[in-house]
Amino acid sequence: MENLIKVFKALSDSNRVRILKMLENKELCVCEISDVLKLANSTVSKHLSILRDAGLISDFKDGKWVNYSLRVSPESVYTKELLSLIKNWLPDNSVIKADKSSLGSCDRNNICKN
Amino acid sequence: MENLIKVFKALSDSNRVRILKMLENKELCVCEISDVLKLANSTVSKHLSILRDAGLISDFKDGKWVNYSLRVSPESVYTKELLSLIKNWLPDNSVIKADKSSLGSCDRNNICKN
DNA sequence: TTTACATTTCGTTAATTAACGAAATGATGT
DNA sequence: ACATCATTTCGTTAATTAACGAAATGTAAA
Repeated sequence: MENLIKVFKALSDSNRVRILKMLENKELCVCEISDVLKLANSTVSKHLSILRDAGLISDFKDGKWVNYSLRVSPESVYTKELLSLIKNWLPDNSVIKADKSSLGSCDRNNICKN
Repeated sequence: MENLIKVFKALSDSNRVRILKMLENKELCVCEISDVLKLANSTVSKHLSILRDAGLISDFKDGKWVNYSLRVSPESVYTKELLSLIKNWLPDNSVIKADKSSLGSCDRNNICKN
């Protein structure tokens, strides 16, 4: 139960849902997401840790970058089924569409200069 | 999007999930739920209004009672699909099972004397 | 029209949460 | 070793939320 609540809490913030929908396109690093959401890196990092603790995303290091992606084989039935529902939701939402198109035209090496 | 977040927020409280699981058995009034959850009536009433505003439950008057039930024909795809997922979840959870068995042996007319 | 009682609303309090900037951490390449 | 820069952690603040009791509301029966 505790686990299920943790997943729902992770999903009940619009910035975190935007992150999940962005990750449908491709894996992303913290500062790419910060750039699209217009949030401080530290804020995005916290959101990502909440999504990871809920089992919704994975992270792996690539040099100095940390790449985040949707969790491919979620261990819990909750995250597995919810991720697959969410993939079909909000297809026409204007914010989500704008986020995804922002991502199209962005080069990590230009965007991410602290 | 706003609507989806509202649904996830409604689901991200364990007392509200317990209420939804109780309602799988039968429709219930505020004080029956208060009795099982050991919460004040006003608190339960608030939880129910959050679930209703999210489109997850319906209420209808029956004399001095207000009966709450799972929403049979949810208008949004979110609530429709989520309710059907949740129905299959937590089948063996001890808290949920205890809640449901509490409900078995309770007569609204005895329990509900403010 | 009282009385009884289920429910909701209101006001308050304690706990949780999202946000930020600054400082700490970790890894790459000079 | 040092500089660079992505990321995380920390401390703080403002906003949200769950809980309660008390008061208000609404309905049914005496």
